[in-house]
Amino acid sequence: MLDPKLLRNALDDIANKLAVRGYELDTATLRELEEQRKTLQVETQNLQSEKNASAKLIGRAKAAGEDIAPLLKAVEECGSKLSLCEDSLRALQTKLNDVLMAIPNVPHESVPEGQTEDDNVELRTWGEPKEYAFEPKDHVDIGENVGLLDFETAAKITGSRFAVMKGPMARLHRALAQFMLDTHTQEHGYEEVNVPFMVNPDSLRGTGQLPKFEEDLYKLRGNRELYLIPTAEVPVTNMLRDEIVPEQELPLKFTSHTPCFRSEAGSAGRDVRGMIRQHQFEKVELVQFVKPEDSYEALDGLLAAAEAILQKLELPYRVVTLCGGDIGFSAAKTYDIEVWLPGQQKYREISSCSNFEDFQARRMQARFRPTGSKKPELLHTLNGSGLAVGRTLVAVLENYQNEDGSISIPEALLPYMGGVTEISS
RNA sequence: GGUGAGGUGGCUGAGUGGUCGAAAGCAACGGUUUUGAAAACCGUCGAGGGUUCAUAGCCCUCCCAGGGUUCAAAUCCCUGCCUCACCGCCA
Repeated sequence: MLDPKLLRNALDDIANKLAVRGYELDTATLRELEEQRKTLQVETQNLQSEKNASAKLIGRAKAAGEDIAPLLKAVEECGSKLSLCEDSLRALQTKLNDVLMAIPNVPHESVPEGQTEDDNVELRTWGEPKEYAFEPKDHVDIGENVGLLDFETAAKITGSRFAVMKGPMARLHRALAQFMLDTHTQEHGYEEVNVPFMVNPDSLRGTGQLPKFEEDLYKLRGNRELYLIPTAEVPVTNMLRDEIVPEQELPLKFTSHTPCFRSEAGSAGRDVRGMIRQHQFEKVELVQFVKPEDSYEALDGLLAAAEAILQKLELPYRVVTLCGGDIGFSAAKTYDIEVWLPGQQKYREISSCSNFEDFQARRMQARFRPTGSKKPELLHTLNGSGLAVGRTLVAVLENYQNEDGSISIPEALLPYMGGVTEISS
């Protein structure tokens, strides 16, 4: 959520900044609602004040043994007027809040202009796509060839966009997640957390998935109103919802390995082949809570931590800065990491690292207390994939395939593979 | 699932329906003292919002959440959520 004060005092400025992401702010409606709110709120508060004064008067009169009947009569009218005012104020505030919650974050000034992913800006590349003496296969062919990646069985037991992994393939998948967690906790200073995979609506509102993107989520049946998490970002970031942390505890850096569940509504027909786009996948997530002035440095650090995984796995990749039109609803700035997939002869997204500034923190009321007795301030939140495990598996399969159909194990994963050095049929 | 107890400020913890936004303690912050620190002493010290140039004043809201009773609710009533204890069941 944007700062309501900014929307009152600098509405046109905000509207211009939001235009960078192709969002048209309805300034006329906002101005009008705000105007109404102001009058109504002042009136309501005056009536409340009046009511409080009368109640006190009655209390004193009663204590003094006076007749309170005339006082009671006088207060009656004020009371009914007040409850009318309160009702319409509440309705108006709900309406205003709904509008505010639906406005996306303002992009950072360094975010390039542009409408689609074609306008994203390549920041750097790392590693060289390997030359193959043969036609490189894609991960589906590689996996099915060794008989360890099975989409048909998954379709039978669940449906499309699910996979079954077997034997060393399942182990490789697990090894990747372990390797990522170990690297982030031991080398990058992140604390591992294990969190619920189901969350309540407040948490989803906090990180920005609700109210606008409910159709992307799996909602559970039952009397509790819970959703499956679309990313660990939701439970991990919400750990600090309604909290005030002392400044000296910052930054807080967490990493978490969770499954992610996404309905993929709206992406029907896209990436239907293979493991690239599944309804259920695993991800090792990085989350940071930092002081506002540190958040862009923190974003660089978070990005570097994600990149380190690919470097250790010796997988070629590139980093792109998302343009205004391509960044997510809650983000102020986002870098995507795209890994080279020889089977597709393309770079494909494997991580997305974002700074949300205080957008999520305001929704969550996640704050810190600056040293000294100053007021609590909103934190800045960041997160990024470090990395998407399923897509990393895809990248390993395609980049480490051999002509005979076998797959070599990247050196960094050997300690996790229990002696397996190669996967073959 | 059953029974009982409870949810109050950063934390612990008092609170008879009417100057209670709330005692006390801890923590924090400012100061005195000290070569410095500790201790001691004095003082400050919840959050959100409105109005405003104002982080000045004034005002409003908030004692888990949502309803209700009342002129007046942290305090009484109902519902929900959560926590703790014991019992049952269970990975």
